[in-house]
Amino acid sequence: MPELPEVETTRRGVLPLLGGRRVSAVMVNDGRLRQPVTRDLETILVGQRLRDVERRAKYLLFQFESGALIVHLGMSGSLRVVPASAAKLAHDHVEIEFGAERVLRLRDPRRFGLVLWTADEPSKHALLAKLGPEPFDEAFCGDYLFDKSRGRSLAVKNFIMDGHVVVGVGNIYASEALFRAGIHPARAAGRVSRARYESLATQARLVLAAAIEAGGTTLRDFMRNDGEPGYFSQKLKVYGREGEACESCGGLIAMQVIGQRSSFYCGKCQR
DNA sequence: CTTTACGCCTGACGGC
DNA sequence: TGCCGTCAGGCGTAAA
Repeated sequence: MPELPEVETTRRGVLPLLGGRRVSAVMVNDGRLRQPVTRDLETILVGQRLRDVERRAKYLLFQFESGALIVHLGMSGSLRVVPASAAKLAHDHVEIEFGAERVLRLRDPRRFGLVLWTADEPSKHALLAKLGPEPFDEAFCGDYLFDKSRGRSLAVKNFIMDGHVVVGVGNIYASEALFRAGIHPARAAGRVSRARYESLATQARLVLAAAIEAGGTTLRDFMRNDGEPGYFSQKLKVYGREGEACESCGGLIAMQVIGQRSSFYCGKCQR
């Protein structure tokens, strides 16, 4: 599922293909996403030039001349750029054509994604206005996490997955960052030391950066019509590895459901 | 205020 | 082989 690295990889994949081009056609094949796709999207977009593609949290912001298209990939969404002649895949719900050779197609089998138009500054949109800092923002640091977590009893894993605390740390990378920082995922957020939060912030940034780096090698896949574009197999140390040996101590990796989410960790290395 | 539960949706997978 | 139940998961919202 798209986590922040996949979304950023998507941004980097589509921007050079579509940036500066004008929309020639829009097709909404199925507008029933998490929220209904903005009505009259075709009327709004056709003729407009795409100025930039930005990212805030896991939202992609397609900046046009008179506003922005906010796109979220949800659980199963993916974007690719193909010629109009390319066969449509099942669940290609929205298509934005920038000339016949470059059609942006949103595929989303589970339809948890989002396609919304805003004429205003996207950061003012209700979905984005209250989000915490980006993990690569200097505001995201050990002191920030320490101060923000005082008095909080929820598990540290749920704490760092809260978009009001920091954005873009989903279930996979929360497990990975906590393993690298040696912090048990179920530990109360308010009982993690300042120094360990410093390590957590650093490790979160490192693992996300490595995943984005890995994604860079698959950018060409955005032009393919088969398979999942722009995604990549990231070397994960604990996620999905229940029962396997911890690469650090050789102990067994455990799985525990924390806050309704599967969490993977090494009980020896993480306290 | 914090915390928890749930719904949205469909493909994959295990059990029978 | 095929049917069916369960699970996965980001994120907003309602409820406790």
